[in-house]
Amino acid sequence: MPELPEVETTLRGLEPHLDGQVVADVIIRNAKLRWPIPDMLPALLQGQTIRNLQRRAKYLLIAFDHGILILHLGMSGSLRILTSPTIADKHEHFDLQLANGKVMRLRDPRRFGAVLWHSGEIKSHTLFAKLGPEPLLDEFTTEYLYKATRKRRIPIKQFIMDSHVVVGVGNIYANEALFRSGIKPQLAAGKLSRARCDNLLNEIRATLHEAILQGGSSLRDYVDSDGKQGYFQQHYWVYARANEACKRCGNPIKQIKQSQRSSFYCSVCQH
DNA sequence: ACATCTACCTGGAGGC
DNA sequence: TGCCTCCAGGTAGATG
Repeated sequence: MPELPEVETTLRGLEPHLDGQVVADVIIRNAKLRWPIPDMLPALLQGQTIRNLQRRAKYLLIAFDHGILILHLGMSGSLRILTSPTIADKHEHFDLQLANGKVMRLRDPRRFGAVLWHSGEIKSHTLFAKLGPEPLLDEFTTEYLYKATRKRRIPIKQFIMDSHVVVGVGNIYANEALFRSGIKPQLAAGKLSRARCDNLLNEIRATLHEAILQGGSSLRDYVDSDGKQGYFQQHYWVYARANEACKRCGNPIKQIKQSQRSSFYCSVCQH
């Protein structure tokens, strides 16, 4: 599933194909994603020039002179560039056709993703107004994390997955970063010392950075890929390893549910 | 203000 | 082979 590193990798793969290009047309085959794809999108984008691509949280932002195309990959979304006409399969819901003949195509079997339009500053969009800091930027500091955790009783795993606290930390990397910092997922956020907040912040960053590096090397080509290569698999310390031996101490990895989501941890290495 | 729950969706795995 | 059930999960919005 696309977490922040996959979105970042997708952005870097798409950018050289899209930046500065002119939109010829927009094709909406199925508007029923998380929210309906705006039906005025073709009229809004025909003839418009792509000014830049950015990522905020797990959203991809494609900027035009008069507004921003917002894309989210949800659980199962992927984007690729086609250089020749290709029949869309049943899960390929949206195309951005360029004047140079290339096409950016969105595939999203589970349709948790989104394609939206916003005219104006991205910060003024309701989805973006209350987002927390980017985990890979300097705005995400130990001091911020420490203060934010004070008096919070929510388990730390759920806390770091809250996009109002910090964006882009999904289930996989929350589990991994907590293992790497030696913090068990059930621990109340407010119980973390300043030193442990510092450690956690650094491990969130390192985990995401490493995944981006790995993604960059494993997903090098966005052009005419078969779309089946999927997202890069990594070696995980704990994620999806229930009952397997901890790679650090050998103890079996535990699996629990926290607010309907699976958490994995080592009860020896994490406390 | 905070914590928890619900809803959305479909492919894939496992059981029979 | 086919049918059924369960699970995965991002995140806004509702509810307690």
